[in-house]
Amino acid sequence: MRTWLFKTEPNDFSIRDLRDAPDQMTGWDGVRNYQARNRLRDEIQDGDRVLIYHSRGRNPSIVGEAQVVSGPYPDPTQFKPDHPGFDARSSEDMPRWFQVDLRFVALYQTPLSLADIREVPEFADMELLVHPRLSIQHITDRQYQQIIARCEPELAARSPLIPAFT
DNA sequence: GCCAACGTTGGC
DNA sequence: GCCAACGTTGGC
Repeated sequence: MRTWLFKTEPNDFSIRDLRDAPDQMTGWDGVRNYQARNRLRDEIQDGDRVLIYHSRGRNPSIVGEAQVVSGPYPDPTQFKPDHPGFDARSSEDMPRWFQVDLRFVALYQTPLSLADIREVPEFADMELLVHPRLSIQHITDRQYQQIIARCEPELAARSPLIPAFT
């Protein structure tokens, strides 16, 4: 299982929206960037862990956790002419944009802000700092451990290797 | 394939 | 809301 970080603008869709959604699940639609698309389509697997990052807020932060609960499939909004995600170059047999389904796992006790991330030397090579525009980012196991140690200290103390919500 | 113009992102 | 950085488009 790998860990990813998905960015979202909380005004548009927040982790609380995911928590409150039917079955606490949502299709992660709207990704319109090729590098992010390739990861959704080719790398991300059912069961992978996803950290939710709120961008553009008062205090941009990693705020919680979700789980991938599907394989990749075509983003249906690309086919809807009235939808902002519509893409006339896509067709049902040649879809251009893909998504996965996420299920809510947890709101972190202590969100980890971008400002804090910048101050930790071990986070210097995080994609969030190196490629800040990429909306689907990979998180290494080591980075995850350090994130969870800050966001969920009790959980991390209980299971120091790869802490997991169960 | 270059690159200027344009659109979008996202921290501040 | 500003604006710098980045990604995409499309004429040539």
